[in-house]
Amino acid sequence: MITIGQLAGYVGVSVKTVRVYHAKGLLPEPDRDVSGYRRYGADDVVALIRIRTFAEAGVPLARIRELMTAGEEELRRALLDIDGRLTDRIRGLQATQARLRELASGEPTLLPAGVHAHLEALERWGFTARWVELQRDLWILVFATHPDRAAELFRDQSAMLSEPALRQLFLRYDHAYGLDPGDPRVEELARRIVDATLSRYGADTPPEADAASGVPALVQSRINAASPAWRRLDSLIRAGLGAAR
Amino acid sequence: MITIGQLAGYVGVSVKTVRVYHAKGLLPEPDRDVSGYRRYGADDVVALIRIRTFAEAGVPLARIRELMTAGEEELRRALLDIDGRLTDRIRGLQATQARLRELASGEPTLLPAGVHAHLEALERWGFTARWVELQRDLWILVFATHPDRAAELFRDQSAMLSEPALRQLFLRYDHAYGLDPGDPRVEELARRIVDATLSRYGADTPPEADAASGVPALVQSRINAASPAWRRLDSLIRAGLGAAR
DNA sequence: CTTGACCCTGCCCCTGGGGCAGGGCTGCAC
DNA sequence: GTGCAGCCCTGCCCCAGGGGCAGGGTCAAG
Repeated sequence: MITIGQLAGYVGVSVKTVRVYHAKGLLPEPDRDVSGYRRYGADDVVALIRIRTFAEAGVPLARIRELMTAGEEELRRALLDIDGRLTDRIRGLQATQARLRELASGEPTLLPAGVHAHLEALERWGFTARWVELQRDLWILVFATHPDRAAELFRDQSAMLSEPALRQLFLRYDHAYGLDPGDPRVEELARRIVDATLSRYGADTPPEADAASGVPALVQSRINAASPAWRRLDSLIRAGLGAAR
Repeated sequence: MITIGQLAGYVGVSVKTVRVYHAKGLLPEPDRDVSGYRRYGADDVVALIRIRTFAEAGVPLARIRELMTAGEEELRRALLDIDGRLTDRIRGLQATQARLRELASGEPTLLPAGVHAHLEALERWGFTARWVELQRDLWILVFATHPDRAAELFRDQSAMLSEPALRQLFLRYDHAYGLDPGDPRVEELARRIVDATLSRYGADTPPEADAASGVPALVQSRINAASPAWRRLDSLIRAGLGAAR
C-alpha cells in the first residue's frame, strides 16, 4: 500500500492536490494505517489518472465528481461534450497565437498608410479638425476590430469622398455642427443625403451596416453626442432610409 | 468618446473586466466626463485588444502590465517566449485529448485479458494469494502509467515465469515472506537470484529498471514493507547486482 | 416624469490549488 | 538508542481572474 506522496509523485501532481480531491469528493478517502497515514492501492492510481485527464481538459472539479459516479451512458455523452469543448479551446488558442504573431510582426501599424493619406486629404478639402479626428478614431476602431472587412469599407468610403458632389454633402454634414437643430438647412441636408445613399446603394444595406458589429452605431453615437444638430441629422437620415425600405 | 460598456461589449469582455484592468494598472484610467463616467477613445480599444490577446494566451495580468510599458526589444523577446509557451500548451491539450479519447473507447480495460490469465496461472503454480495480489497491483500500475512499455515488460515477465527453474526462484521468494531476515536460506536465495538475473540479462540493465519511472521502486518498496525477510532479500540482491557492474 | 438601461464604488464569493505553521511518524545512520 | 531527514497530518490564509450584488447616481426616449 503506497503513501500519498508516492501516489502524487507518481501521477505527477502535488500531495496537496490529492488532498484537495479528497476534500471535494473526487477521490474517495482511502483507509488509514495505524499512524493515521492514508494508504492507497493501484486502483487509486488509475482513478487519479482519470481525474487528472479530465482536469487537464478543463473540466471543473465539481463536474468531475459527478462523472466519477456516472453511468456508462452519461459518461459517454459527457466525454463527447468535453472533447468538443477541448477542440474549441485548442482552436481558440491557435487563433490567439495567430493574433499574437501579427502583433509581433506589424507592431506599430495602428493604421495602414493609405488611411493617413486619406485623413490628410480631408484636411485639404476643408474638413474641420474635429471631423478629421472622428474619422481617424473610426478607422482605428474598424481596423482593430474587423481587420478582415476594414480594407473594403475603407476603399468604399475613400471612393465616395473622391466624388466632388458626395464630398460636398459630407462637408456640409461636418459644418452643420454648430447649427440649431431646428434650422431648415438641417432637414434639407438630410433629404439630400438620403437621396444620395439610395442612389448609391439602392434599397440594399450599405456596406457599413452589415458589418453587424456595432461599430457604425458606436461611432455614430459618438458623433451624435458631439452636437445637437448632428443628432437631429442622424435621426432624420435614419427615418428617411427606413421609409424607403 | 465611448463609455465603458461600449468599449467592453465591443472588444468582447465584461465591464467588470475593464475595471479590473484599470485597478491593476494594465489599462490607464481615462478621463471622466462631468458625471464621473469614464470616457474612452479609439486608442483604448486598441490597447484593450492587445491586453486581451496576451490574457487569452495565458499571460498573467501582472506580466501584461509590465509588457504594456516595455521597450521594443523586451517586447519582442517576451512575444517569442509567450509564443513558445502557447505552442506547448496547445500540444499539451492535444495530448490530453488523445488520452481522453482512449478513455472513451477502451474504458473498462483496467488490465488486458492476458494479465488476468497470468494471475490465475500464478495461483495454480502455488503462489500465495498475497503474492498474486501484489502482482495484480503492479500490473495495474504499470499499464496505467506506461501504456507504451507495459506490454513488453509483461511479455518478458511472463516468459520468465514459464521456465520452471526461474519459477522456482520466484516461488521461493514468495514463500520467504515469513522467514527470519537472518535465516541463511535468505542469503542463499539472494545469491541464486543474482546469478539467474545476470545470466538472463548479462551485466545490462534489466527491462524493468530502465522504465526510469519509479514504478519498480514503488512496487519494491511496497513489497519490502510487507516482510522483513523480503526487505533483506531485496537489499542483498541489489548489492549483488551492483557489485557485478 | 417615469422608466429602463447605463454608470459608479465597495464588498464578498468562487475555483484550483500553493504555502506555512505546528505537530506526529518512519527509517536509516551512527 | 539517538539523531535527523524526510514523510505525513490538519487547519489556516493567500493568490489570480474575475462574477455578482448592494446602494446610489445618470441619461435618453416616450
